Amino acid sequence: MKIATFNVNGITSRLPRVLEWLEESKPDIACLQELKTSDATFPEQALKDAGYGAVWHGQKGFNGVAVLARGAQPQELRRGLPGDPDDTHSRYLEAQVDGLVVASIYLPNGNPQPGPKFAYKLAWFERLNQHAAELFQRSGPVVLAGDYNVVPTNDVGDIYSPKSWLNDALLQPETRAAWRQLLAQGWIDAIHKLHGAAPMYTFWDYFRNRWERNAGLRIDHLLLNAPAAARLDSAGVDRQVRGREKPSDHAPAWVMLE
DNA sequence: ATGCCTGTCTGGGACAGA
Repeated sequence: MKIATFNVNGITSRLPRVLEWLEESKPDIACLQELKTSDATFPEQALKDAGYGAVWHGQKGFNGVAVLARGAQPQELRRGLPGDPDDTHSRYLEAQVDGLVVASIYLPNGNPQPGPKFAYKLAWFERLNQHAAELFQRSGPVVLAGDYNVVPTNDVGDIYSPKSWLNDALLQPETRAAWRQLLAQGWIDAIHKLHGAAPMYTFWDYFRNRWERNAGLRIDHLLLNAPAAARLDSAGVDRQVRGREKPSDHAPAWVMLE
């Protein structure tokens, strides 16, 4: 079973890229982030025609997350994280597909820091960790997939060079501490587990020729609980998607479970 | 040193993204 995550940066303008990626990569489950469209304008029919059932939590203009399932209808378990009824951002959607629980996560970027956006990022992260602690205990496989907006370390496997990013919210000690606290619950960072120190970037900024220079960041992650990790077969990044016409600034990342 | 691009909503320029 192949599970993927892809920050599409606008599902409306990205739909041709998403459809061709689904056709070639054939994930059984695909978690999408940054739909940038409302619930009413989500391209449900086009995805259905491509063979995918979907649940989604849209938002006009920005944010928005979805879970797609090939030849199946995902069963929604939760939309939005618990812990803050005033949080209006569409950033979390949890669903069940064939006994597997999957969450599509779009963690706040947090820039500029310090400031209210960075405080929101850390508060949201804490809510995620609280909820993830419960999810980790489930007896069946769980995959937390998405754009975490965290560069885990300054190693070349995670970032081409930290120099120009040291003040960025993605590299801050508080951000990384929250990430380590999440992993300390027992979650396995699948890409890191199978690829170690090799560069496995998932994001390249649109400007400064960052794609052409492979000046990327590893910020899209798939975390596995113990039952899912026991089935981990392979993992990767569909880099070629980033090099196409009118691409997202992210590439899809995926895991294969036995 | 810097949103330098891109998408969205809108209707030209602001906001958000990382």
